[in-house]
Amino acid sequence: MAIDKTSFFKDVYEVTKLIPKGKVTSYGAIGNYLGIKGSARMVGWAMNQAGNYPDVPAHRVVNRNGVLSGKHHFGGDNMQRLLENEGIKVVDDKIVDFKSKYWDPTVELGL
DNA sequence: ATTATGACTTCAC
DNA sequence: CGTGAAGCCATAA
Repeated sequence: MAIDKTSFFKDVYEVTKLIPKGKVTSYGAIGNYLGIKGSARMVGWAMNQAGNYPDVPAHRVVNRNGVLSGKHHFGGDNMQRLLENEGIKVVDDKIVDFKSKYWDPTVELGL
């Protein structure tokens, strides 16, 4: 799969890379920022291909509940370890104080 | 071209 | 408040 052609994916990666350390965001938030609101699945698909982008911290992207929905896809519990490494506490596959660590691109980037 | 699946989200009961 | 089903866009077969 050639990647450079997927423009919308590229946007997802750019936003994901812009996520500050120790912060997290949700698929819907990125989707909303990109304008694909209602199709957070596509953001998830983008993350799936994120494996081709080592610079994309997919571990900072979780579902709306702050749950590491894709930790299994990420490569086991490696995702949780990365989050803890950034100062984010993860319990029961859920981010602790997710609301406080939430990073909304539509707000932080200034829609 | 059609059907099925997916790292999600939201409405409805 | 918890569980269930539908909606959404894109990729794969």
